[in-house]
Amino acid sequence: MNKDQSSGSNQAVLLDLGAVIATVTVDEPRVLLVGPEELNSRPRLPSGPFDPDSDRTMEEGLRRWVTDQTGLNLGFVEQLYTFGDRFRDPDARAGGPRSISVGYVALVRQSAAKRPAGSDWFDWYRLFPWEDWRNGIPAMLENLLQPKILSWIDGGESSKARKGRQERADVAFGFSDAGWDADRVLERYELLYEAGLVAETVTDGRIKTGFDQSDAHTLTGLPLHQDHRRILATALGRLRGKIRYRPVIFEVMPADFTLLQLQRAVEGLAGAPLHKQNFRRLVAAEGLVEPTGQFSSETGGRPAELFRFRPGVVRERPAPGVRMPRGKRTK
Amino acid sequence: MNKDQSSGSNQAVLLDLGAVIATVTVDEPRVLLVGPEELNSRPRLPSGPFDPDSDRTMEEGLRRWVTDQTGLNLGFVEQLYTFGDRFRDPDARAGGPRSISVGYVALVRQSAAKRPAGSDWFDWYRLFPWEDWRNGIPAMLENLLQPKILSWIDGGESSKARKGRQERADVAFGFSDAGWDADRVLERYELLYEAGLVAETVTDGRIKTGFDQSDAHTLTGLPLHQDHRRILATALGRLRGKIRYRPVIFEVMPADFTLLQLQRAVEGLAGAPLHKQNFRRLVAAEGLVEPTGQFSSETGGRPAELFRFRPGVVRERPAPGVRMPRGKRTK
DNA sequence: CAATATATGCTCAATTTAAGTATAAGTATC
DNA sequence: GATACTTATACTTAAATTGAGCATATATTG
Repeated sequence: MNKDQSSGSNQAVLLDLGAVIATVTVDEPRVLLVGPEELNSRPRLPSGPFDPDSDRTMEEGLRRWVTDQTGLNLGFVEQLYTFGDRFRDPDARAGGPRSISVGYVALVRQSAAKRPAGSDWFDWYRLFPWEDWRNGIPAMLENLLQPKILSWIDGGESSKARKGRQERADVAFGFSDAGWDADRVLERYELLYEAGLVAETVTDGRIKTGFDQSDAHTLTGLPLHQDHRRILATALGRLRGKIRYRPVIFEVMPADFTLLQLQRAVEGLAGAPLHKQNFRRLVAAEGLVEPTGQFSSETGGRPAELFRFRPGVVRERPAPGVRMPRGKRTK
Repeated sequence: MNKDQSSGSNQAVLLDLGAVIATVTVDEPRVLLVGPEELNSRPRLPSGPFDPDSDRTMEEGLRRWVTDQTGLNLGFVEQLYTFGDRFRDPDARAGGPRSISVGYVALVRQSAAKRPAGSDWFDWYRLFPWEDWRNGIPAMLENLLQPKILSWIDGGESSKARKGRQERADVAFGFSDAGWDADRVLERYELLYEAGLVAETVTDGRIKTGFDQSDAHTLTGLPLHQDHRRILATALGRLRGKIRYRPVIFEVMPADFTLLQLQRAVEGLAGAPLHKQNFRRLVAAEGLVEPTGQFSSETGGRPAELFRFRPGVVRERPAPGVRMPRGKRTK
């Protein structure tokens, strides 16, 4: 067995740091993308170099270039995944050093979310229309995607292959008893990719299945550069899981907020509707927030009390977060 | 903002793939380490090169060298974290390309867990004695560690620093109301590292606080090469979280097993005791297992029925795993 | 003032969880 | 082969949590 560092066969690779920078503004979850510079090019995730000489850690490096380039001040930052598949970049498959990207998710406060030059905030569900269940099952999922997924299943070569596809689709899209699991964002995107139902599939030169490239955007969301939508899917799944047991949602909230604002932010990321009275009971019982004594009358009805995050909760609860029902097929 | 690939300032780094290969044999969770070759050297995680030319994906690369070098056939494999801090390798801090390690966790079945040449299976809790709560709070935590942590808190420079340390310790070690959260393995290790309470601290040339290096092993567990114990802490935390909502525990079980064997495996990884009757009710109710009709009489008492994993559960439950009480300070 | 909007307090049944009691079916010991 | 001991498994019960809805409070709008 090798001694790791002494193994001589390591090859140098190029490493960059990619950032999924997310926030929630007025009910809508958003993500920062570098707008397409030319016609025919696609939006991409912001990314920067990792400079081993000046950056002590990768996270520091990330924070440095994000601040330099966007002026944003990142709050919560978490490493997501390291992407190194050969087919990440369809145009540069052969030769040259492999490009590896260490992906991070970061959250910024909605108030701080100005618009850096060259980039823009995109609604998350413009990229993943099938993930937005806040008003019940998305029409595009029921009418467009589901039939296409079914015919993808039927298109399996052998009966065994079809069974495998069926099971994957059942789990990912909750066609079976398990119902919709909001966290399985990546599984769903990967299935759509393999089924040829997102525009990226065709670009990557894979077999094209049951999909008309021409109006891809309107059908299955905005395609991004290379594998960036895949990275975003990873990030969304991670965030959705995380709000359930860590108080990360407060990273996107202003200092004071009403409970409905908080609920809308959670619903935005979770992609699911929540029962209002229970939600308020829950955040109160969990001790996540405390009243400020101030009231906001911008709500249109009875003024809502303003609350603030109560940091002490992390010392009181083992896993403080917003409990919500999992996998309920509300419809 | 940069176009990622076109940014010219990326520097080449050396990338290797590290593997935390875990299993559970007869109640004890174990991890595969490459034994110390020389006196004074420490056990290390197995790792191998990433060869961009022959490996399509990093996971494939990992599986390849693990099979080549150990003969083990990995089941569950999941990317863990990418470690790239400058101080990973205390002996090579200046100059030369940065060494980056993409860490993976893998599980192998206990039956397949033979002992590859040059490496050996180590009890997980030999490395993390404070993590084993299966018989209540570990004596070493209560008698040795806790007092030292308290004096580390008191040793803070300012009152603000002390308060910060207090809070960190409260959360990580459950001194406050929240109680012990089995998942926070990394937070605990990092605190011990910073407090100078593990042998690695001294090696890394940091300030040594309240710790006698000479008998480090017996006091705070077996130290490993470089930051490898830190990587293991990350892995253990991840596995503990994962068994709760994904049926990964079956990756270490033989095809047929008794419910007590299953319980022991879960307890081993979780580091916590479970209520026997509730455990069986739970795995049954969740549909995780099905009876084989066979019985085992090796149990010493009434023969236990053998069960097997029921894969169908993933289609029926949104998050099939072993539910267990979180953060109960059993004592 | 009526209509309407949001905020917030409270109830209630269903479900889940935690913990314990009781019983079954073997092995070991004398 | 009676007795003690071990493990397996079924069942009971109280407490806590969850899901859903009803009722009331306090604002704005016309």
